[in-house]
Amino acid sequence: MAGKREQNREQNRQALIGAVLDSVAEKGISETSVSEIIQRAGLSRGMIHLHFGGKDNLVQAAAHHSSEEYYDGLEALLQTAGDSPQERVEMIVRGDLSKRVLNRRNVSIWYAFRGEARNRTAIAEYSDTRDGRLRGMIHNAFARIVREAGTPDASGAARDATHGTLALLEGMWTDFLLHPDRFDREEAARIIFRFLAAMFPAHFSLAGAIRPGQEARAAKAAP
Amino acid sequence: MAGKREQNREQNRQALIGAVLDSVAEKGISETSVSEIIQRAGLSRGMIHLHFGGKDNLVQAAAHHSSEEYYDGLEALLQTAGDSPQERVEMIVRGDLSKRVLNRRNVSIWYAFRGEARNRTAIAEYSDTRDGRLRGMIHNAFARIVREAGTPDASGAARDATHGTLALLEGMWTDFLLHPDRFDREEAARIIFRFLAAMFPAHFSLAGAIRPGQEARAAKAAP
DNA sequence: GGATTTAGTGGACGATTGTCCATTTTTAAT
DNA sequence: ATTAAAAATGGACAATCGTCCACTAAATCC
Repeated sequence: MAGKREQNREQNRQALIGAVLDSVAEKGISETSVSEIIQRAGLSRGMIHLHFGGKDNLVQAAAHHSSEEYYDGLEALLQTAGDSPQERVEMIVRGDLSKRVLNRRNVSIWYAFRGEARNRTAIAEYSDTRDGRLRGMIHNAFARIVREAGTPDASGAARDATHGTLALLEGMWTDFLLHPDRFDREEAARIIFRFLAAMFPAHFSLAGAIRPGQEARAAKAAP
Repeated sequence: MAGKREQNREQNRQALIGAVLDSVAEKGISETSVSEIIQRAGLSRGMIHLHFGGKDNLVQAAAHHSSEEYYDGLEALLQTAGDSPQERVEMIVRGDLSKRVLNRRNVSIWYAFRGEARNRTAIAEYSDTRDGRLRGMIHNAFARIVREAGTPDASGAARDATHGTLALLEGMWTDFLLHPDRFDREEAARIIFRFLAAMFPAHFSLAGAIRPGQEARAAKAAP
């Protein structure tokens, strides 16, 4: 037991963070006021100052929480992926496009914070951290693919593949933001794998990653 | 002459719109208040209500103006492009990544509005319109490429290419938003052309569009 | 169970928000 | 030069913002 004291304390902190994220998702940052937050959390006005020292710090904590949540979800998915780098890339791509990660709530929150990131240093940092960790995971996988293939153009291809994959995922998120109803997850994944198949025909096809041992056939199969 | 009356009137309207965009670019939407706007424009408090009927309408007009400006710039570039669809695509890609279009100011403004788009219908519309017109221009070009190539899989390839190109451009903009200093326009263009070369090897290479008459050689040159 | 400590409350506060209008200034028409 | 019309001003206004603190409620300790 952590003691009812501290238990409640933490519970209320989380309630405040959750209320901020709900409000940002539904009403946007500019309409997320202290009154709005405490009403959603069902707590009293003073709690924000008590637990976070002010509204700005609370919003920052909410951005941090959202960022962590995204990465944790993605990393959990990665645990279930196979060992081969192409399988890991596929898992990241499909995970980033999955309902659990790419949904109206998350997209609203993410773009709302992004819009303010340029002027709020602290928030920009979390936005950057999330992207940085994702970039690291993807780059590792491509670096392994390039290394195992033994081609000389090592660093360039892996970097381009990382850059392109991230850009495509970003673009798909924007697509979802603007048209959540007509967004097609399968189509989005197919387009990304088309790009990857072009760069690593022995490792990817239009359908996704090629498991080790299928290289020869798959390289031809790609149209 | 439009009469000094109306001339001043229009001049002040533009000053207000410009002040909003400057403020949004520098301070963000949440800090763009009426006081901030009129101070930048050097006009009196009442002007906003007089010319636009309220702050919301002014912000909306500013979003509209920014959207038009972007598209006009891109269309002007298109006038100077060659007739072949691959040259038009190259011009759009290079134009969208050019300093005139992709710079700190425009990116700040664009993402600030995007962040609020979900909750401000009118702004979302302009965001959508801009993307829609761009989508149309790109799709037209790819549709021509597919048609001229005479492959049967017509609609699918053109749609995928359009979708992928737009997503990549979007991703590059986000890249610039987060890291304006270390952004490399050439690298961004190269990655997009890598994608296009994969889809249309007879029409694109890593360096960009292939002019008509070079098809045979270029298709092999791609590594 | 009384004392002590900490969590939680909610209203007061000054600052700032956007709107609106009575007034002044400027341009155009006579 | 005088009048009519429109543009522009800037302060008054209520509403809302976020902060803070005197206070109450509740959990922990002895």
